[in-house]
Amino acid sequence: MATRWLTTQEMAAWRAFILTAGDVIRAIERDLQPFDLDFGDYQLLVMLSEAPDQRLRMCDLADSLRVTRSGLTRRMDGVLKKKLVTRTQSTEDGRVAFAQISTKGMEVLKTAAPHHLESVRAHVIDLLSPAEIKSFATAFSKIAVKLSEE
Amino acid sequence: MATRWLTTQEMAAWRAFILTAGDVIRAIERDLQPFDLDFGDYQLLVMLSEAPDQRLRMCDLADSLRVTRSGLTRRMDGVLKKKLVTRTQSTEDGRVAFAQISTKGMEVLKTAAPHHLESVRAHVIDLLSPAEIKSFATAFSKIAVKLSEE
DNA sequence: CAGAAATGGTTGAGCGCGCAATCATTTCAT
DNA sequence: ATGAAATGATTGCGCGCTCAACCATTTCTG
Repeated sequence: MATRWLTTQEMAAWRAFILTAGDVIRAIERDLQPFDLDFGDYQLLVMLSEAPDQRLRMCDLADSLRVTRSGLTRRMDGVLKKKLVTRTQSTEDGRVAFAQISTKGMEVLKTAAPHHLESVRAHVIDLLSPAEIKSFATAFSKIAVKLSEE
Repeated sequence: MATRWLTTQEMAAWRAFILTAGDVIRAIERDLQPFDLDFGDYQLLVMLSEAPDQRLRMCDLADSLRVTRSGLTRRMDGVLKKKLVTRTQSTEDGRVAFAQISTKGMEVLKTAAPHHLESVRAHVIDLLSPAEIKSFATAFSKIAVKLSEE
């Protein structure tokens, strides 16, 4: 099998991605620090805040956060201790537990969100042209579709 | 301060990025598993293989791998145990240690590289048009430049 | 040249996560 | 209806990483 090397342009794109993607997340996370949230906490709160009844089954939440069930159990420990979420057992199905965002969680999220969005703008969105943003979105969508097919 | 919310398009781009970026890395990493390398190991070997004399100072290597000096010390423990790299003290500056890729390390890298590149193609590059790749590269370059200014 | 500051590297503690094992509950098959 | 399989969640263990503290060495400063 002849190796299909990457062209200069392709390699530039790939390397820029792998080097910078982590840097961006770290920068965004640093800006969340004043609110005593890390990126995982913030994502968790967003997911719950947008869910019906502001709650989700643990397994569904785990999937959308891209962590294992066990990973979510431990992350929940943290946000539970901060009283940002509550944990309730389902009455219909004895196996499932719900994670629900608390009043305090909603308040923290509402406080943090504007700063977080400003941070996302400053580090990413405002640096790109509309065309680049569109291209950015479609590129990752294509990648996501492919991954979901496997 | 009025919050500058993200537009639908901007939000789509941002969310696609944060959800998919991790998925891609995990998929790539899974494809490296047969070679007993994780993504960090592979990156480390690539950096060393491209360096003059196939070696770098620990601190420079840490910077380019986006880990702390302490993180690199521990990662080196792993690749040292696998005999993929060697560790030598500088004669000119008693503080610095060099990480150098070994013959075995070069062999492992040469074996893994074609499969890894094929994996990168399959999950990312081959899914995008040349224009999207170019846009991808410039977008992350802009982001990287901004980050480096801070 | 001597003391202070900077630089390079390692170590201990702690954290977040995945994996494998485990347990409880529900659903399926016959 | 009952045993088997599937599903949901948690726990123990290990790994990789950061942070803070630390030591060694070099460089700067007066």
